[in-house]
Amino acid sequence: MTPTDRAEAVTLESPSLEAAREAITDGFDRGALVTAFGRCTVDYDGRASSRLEAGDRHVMCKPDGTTLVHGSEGQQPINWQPPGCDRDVFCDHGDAHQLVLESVRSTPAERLCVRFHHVVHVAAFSGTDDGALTLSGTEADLRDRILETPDLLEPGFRPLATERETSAGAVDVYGEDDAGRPVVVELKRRRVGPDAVGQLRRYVDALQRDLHADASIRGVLVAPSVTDRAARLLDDHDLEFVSLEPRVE
Amino acid sequence: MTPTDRAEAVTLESPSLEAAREAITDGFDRGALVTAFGRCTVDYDGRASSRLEAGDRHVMCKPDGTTLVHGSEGQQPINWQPPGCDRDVFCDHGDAHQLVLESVRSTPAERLCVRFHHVVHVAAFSGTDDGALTLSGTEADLRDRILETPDLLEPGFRPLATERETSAGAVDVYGEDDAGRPVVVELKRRRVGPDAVGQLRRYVDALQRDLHADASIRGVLVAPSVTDRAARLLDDHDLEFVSLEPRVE
DNA sequence: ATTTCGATCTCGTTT
DNA sequence: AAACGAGGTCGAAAT
Repeated sequence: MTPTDRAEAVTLESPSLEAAREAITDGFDRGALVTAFGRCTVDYDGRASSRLEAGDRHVMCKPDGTTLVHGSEGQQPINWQPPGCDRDVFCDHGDAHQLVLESVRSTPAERLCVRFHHVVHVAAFSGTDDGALTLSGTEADLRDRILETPDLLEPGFRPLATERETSAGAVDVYGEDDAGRPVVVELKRRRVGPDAVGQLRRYVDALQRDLHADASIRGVLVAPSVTDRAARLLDDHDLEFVSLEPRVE
Repeated sequence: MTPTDRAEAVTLESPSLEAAREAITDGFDRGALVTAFGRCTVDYDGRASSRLEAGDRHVMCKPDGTTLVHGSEGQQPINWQPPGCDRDVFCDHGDAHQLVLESVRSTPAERLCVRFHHVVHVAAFSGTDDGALTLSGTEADLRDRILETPDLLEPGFRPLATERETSAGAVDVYGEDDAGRPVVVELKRRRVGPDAVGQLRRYVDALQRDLHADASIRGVLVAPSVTDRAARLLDDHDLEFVSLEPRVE
């Protein structure tokens, strides 16, 4: 949205396709967040291909190049185009008169085409948004808890590094236990399944080889809880689990 | 959106907070998709916690209980609440007059609270959407390609089952090679990283134990391509790779 | 530009 | 209700 002294909305009710085209183009030029509601079909081709048959939908075009096509259900858009895409808006004066909103990008080559048969509403929103988002309860918070109070993992644990690189990728927390044995810690902010165990296993394997250590390396999964299958996998591979929440209860 | 004979939009420009409250409530009652644009703060508490300072944002409330708070950038909403949530809309006549939109659910317990200081625009959209989405280029398409032409994997490959259950989960495609050796196939629609190798490895390990077969089991990853690290992991664990696209070029 | 992994991931399917 | 994996995942950080 273009920063303006005061937030504003420019709207059109039941415009002609040509009037809608003009309003949308104007909105784009002014750096507004533009929405259109009406009957449309949507075609996508790129990483996959899709066709969406005619229906009434809400289309949002952000000034950063994002396009979102929303129906009446679900959190996710039915179709979309990511930030950074280039747009073209025009009226197709063919057999069926249509308002066409096209969005393309390269790398990867993708094209989204929304064809409005009928437009009920167009709006262009301008405003300012300096408000920052603060979020807590993330994996970073769980990591900080452990760095601050290593005993939460186990008495005597000493963290030595975060994001320690191995040939299999970066280990969340790397340290030593009471007895000086190397410990690889994999953190998850919520209940984990088999995938997290596989990840931990890769890191332990890699570090074992990287160091070709005398002492075997311990692998500890830290998460609020694990699924049955994950627990079994941990057991199979002599990995450990410590229950810990990203936030204090 | 409530099915109506014709798509429609009921809108309000720069309404009072009380008028906005009424329009939003009416829209909810009519099963409309309701949007509001204005200056607001947003608080979330549930799986994590967040606070979003004041800014002009676009809030979408779907009739299925979904709420999306969008800013001017990014494909993802800044804050959201999933389908199935219950809502409450009211005016807070406290120190600062505010229009409050609250959305809650249990399991997991989550609460989103949008507080409008100023509302620029409210709209309630009704329409019908029977249009179906058809998508191609998915993992299912890749699977179908192999089932139809098993030689694409390798000459003599015979698929025996899809989604074959093992103690580690379901294998995408299970079959036998030319020599009668069991083959576990893991499919990915796009270039894969280390995670997919870990997945294949789990399945091969599990099946090896499930069958305690005499002949060792082959694991084949089928994807358009692999990253370097993934290629190395495949090599380390004697797993194989076959390059195949989900769609014919 | 690519790789890698987290995410209030979401979503569908199955148990 | 929980578990498991796909996704046009998105987004961010590092290379």
